[in-house]
Amino acid sequence: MSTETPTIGRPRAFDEEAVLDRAAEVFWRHGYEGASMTALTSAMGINRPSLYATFGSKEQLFERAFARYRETQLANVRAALDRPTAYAAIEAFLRSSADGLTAGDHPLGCLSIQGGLACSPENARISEVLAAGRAANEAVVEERLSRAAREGDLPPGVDHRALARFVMALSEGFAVHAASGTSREDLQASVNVALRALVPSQS
Amino acid sequence: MSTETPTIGRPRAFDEEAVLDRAAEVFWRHGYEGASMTALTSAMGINRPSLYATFGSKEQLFERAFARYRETQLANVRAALDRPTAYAAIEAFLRSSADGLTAGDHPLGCLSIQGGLACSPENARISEVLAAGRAANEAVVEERLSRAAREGDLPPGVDHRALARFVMALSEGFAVHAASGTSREDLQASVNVALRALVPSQS
DNA sequence: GACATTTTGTACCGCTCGGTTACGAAAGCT
DNA sequence: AGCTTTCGTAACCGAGCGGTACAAAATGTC
Repeated sequence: MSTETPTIGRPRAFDEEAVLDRAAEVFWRHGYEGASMTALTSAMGINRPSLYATFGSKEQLFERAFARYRETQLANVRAALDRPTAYAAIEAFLRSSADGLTAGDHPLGCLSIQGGLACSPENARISEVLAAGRAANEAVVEERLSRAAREGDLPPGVDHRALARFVMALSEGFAVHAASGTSREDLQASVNVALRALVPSQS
Repeated sequence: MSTETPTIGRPRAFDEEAVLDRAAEVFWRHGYEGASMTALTSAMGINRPSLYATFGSKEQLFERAFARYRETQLANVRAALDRPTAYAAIEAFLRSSADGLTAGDHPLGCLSIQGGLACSPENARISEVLAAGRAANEAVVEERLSRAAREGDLPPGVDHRALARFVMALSEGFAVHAASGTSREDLQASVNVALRALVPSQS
């Protein structure tokens, strides 16, 4: 592959990881199909032949960029869920979601959703890759809640799988909202509402 | 416009409303940019010149199709919210969402989201139209909850705007989930979880 | 029945885009 | 100097969108 660093020949004029992040931003903003090769190469600061020589194709470029995005996203999810109680874990997850979806250092919303929920039949694989990423996140949440269920750390009568799905769905809805301009504060206010579902007794 | 029925000349071989519904399904399944003119005309059962003569452009076709979709969607939302209490209204809204998003007579998920959250710069208007439709739905929910707040029909300390946003975000997340294959039963199980946020005292 | 009007089907054009390759120049190592 | 690799420019192909020309077909009107 192109991961090893060849010591011979003309060296690369760009950092592979850095241009992947630039590519991710373009996909994030315009979606897979809405991201033109011209926009991609322009944002990445490289020419088309360099892109094809390095990444192979638009689809492979997307997968590499998305994989990188997933790394940091997954790290954030795990960090948020690393709280002593289910309530604290869910709250941290939702609050960090709301913050991340409205951060200023990258496009609004979430690449897993902006990337392309619906695609032309030729690009159906893109939707599948994105859906798999979201499902993996949900699995991580569910695992945390499964532990909470074993520890008796969930309100009585709560199905932990349904709760994980609820939390993920809410986060996805926040992503949709954030992409259309809903503010961080407004999202956090809705987190407050959502957390009531986790309180066993009244507020 | 093309809405009046001319009594002279060769009559139309297709029903305008019917082909709009077919077009909506294609946009729903593949998104605006992923829907090729060939796929559209093929599904609509008409030829390209007929499409352009009747609807003007791909964008205008989408707006007409989306407007029709919105009509029935809005009617469903209003019908669901027409319940005596805020709790019953929200429950009906979420349950009918979960059902509608997984119905068998049309694509999975929701056109407002599948249509194109992110688009190329040329098609930015599409994303805006879709976002406006979602915002209109949220406004309807908020209006219902605003009434509930005036009637003292909400749990104490709940911001009705944040609650409306919470409900809409959850419904949007359900749409994302449904489009990637989550079953109706699984969505309804998460509705059960969400409704806990509306119960003032313990379960 | 002749005529005007409108739609239909087929074909075509211009343009852009995605995907890809060719080729010579440039930059490094041995 | 020679080898290797990358860079930048340029071009090519097929497909899609947008739009149109033209003749055939179908209807109402005179």
